[in-house]
Amino acid sequence: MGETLEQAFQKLCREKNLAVTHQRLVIYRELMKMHDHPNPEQVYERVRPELPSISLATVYKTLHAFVAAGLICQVSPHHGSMRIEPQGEPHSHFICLRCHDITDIATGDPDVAALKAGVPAGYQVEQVSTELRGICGRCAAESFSAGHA
Amino acid sequence: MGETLEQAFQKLCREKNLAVTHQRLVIYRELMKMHDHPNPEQVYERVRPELPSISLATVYKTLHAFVAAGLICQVSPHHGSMRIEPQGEPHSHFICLRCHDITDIATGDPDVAALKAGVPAGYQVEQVSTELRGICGRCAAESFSAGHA
DNA sequence: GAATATAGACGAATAATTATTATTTAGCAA
DNA sequence: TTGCTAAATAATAATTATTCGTCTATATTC
Ligand SMILES: [Mn+2]
Ligand SMILES: [Mn+2]
Ligand SMILES: [Zn+2]
Ligand SMILES: [Zn+2]
Repeated sequence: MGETLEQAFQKLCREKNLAVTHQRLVIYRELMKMHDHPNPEQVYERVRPELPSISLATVYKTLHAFVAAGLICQVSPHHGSMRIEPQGEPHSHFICLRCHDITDIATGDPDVAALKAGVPAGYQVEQVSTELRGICGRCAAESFSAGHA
Repeated sequence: MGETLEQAFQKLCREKNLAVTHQRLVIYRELMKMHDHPNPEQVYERVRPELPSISLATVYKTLHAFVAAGLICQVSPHHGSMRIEPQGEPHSHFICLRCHDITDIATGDPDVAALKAGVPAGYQVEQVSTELRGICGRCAAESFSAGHA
């Protein structure tokens, strides 16, 4: 029992076919200590004291590797660029993690009252929406045919 | 009756203190025709046939003005940079539209079954989460004190 | 421990967005 | 209408976020 973080990390890497490197271990350890939603630059700053020669590009690559392996996830799956919603009617969205396409989903209204109850005092809620993420029909079809090529 | 789109747009602009310009009208008209979730570049391409000399920067500024005025909204509250979720437990997020801070919100599980029912066939749902957007406590406090300075 | 595959450092390249500035235009009042 | 002024636009430079290419270093496999 009492598995150390390092042992847990090594096990995860074996499962996901990721080489266990010192940089990856340090990044993973720092991530597990964080309870907010850092960007790559902030992760970089956190690991630099222990890895003075690490490159920001390595942090990016490592984060992507961790996301692909399911060790962490990404709160902002949009493609880096601003996306407009021209239509006013409230609805939910399906976001494709591969092609970043956004599909409208007709849903019943979420229980806004219950959600707002969990929001800290002083916060002003303006919009509430449900987001589904995964692989869209087109991308799923492509994977399928690629897998059978 | 039969208010034209142009008349509706002019009325909206009056209400929001936006000057009615030809560029803004054309952008608004194209947006209202769109049922997807375009990025600024795509809006630019759509209006160029009618406004051959428009600048991409103008499209950006106009979209921001429309968002600020509430004519349209933004699906990706422009986190600008990748944001990591190191913690695995499912929870919801409050996203501040001003400072882009992301706050965890403890909520009951959404009705995943009902949501999945609205997803087109062939789509693979991997994650479901609720997103609340608005102004966080800190930013709200700042606005308040600014308003009373 | 040596061979091979993968990862890292670093700088340069690309994409998205914003800032600057000179010019044009909308809104308003005479 | 005309002219004034503040705001908006076009063109382009600058910034910011992210990715890529190349060479070196390290991890894994045998
Ligand atoms: Mn939509
Ligand atoms: Mn979170
Ligand atoms: Zn897709
Ligand atoms: Zn805020």
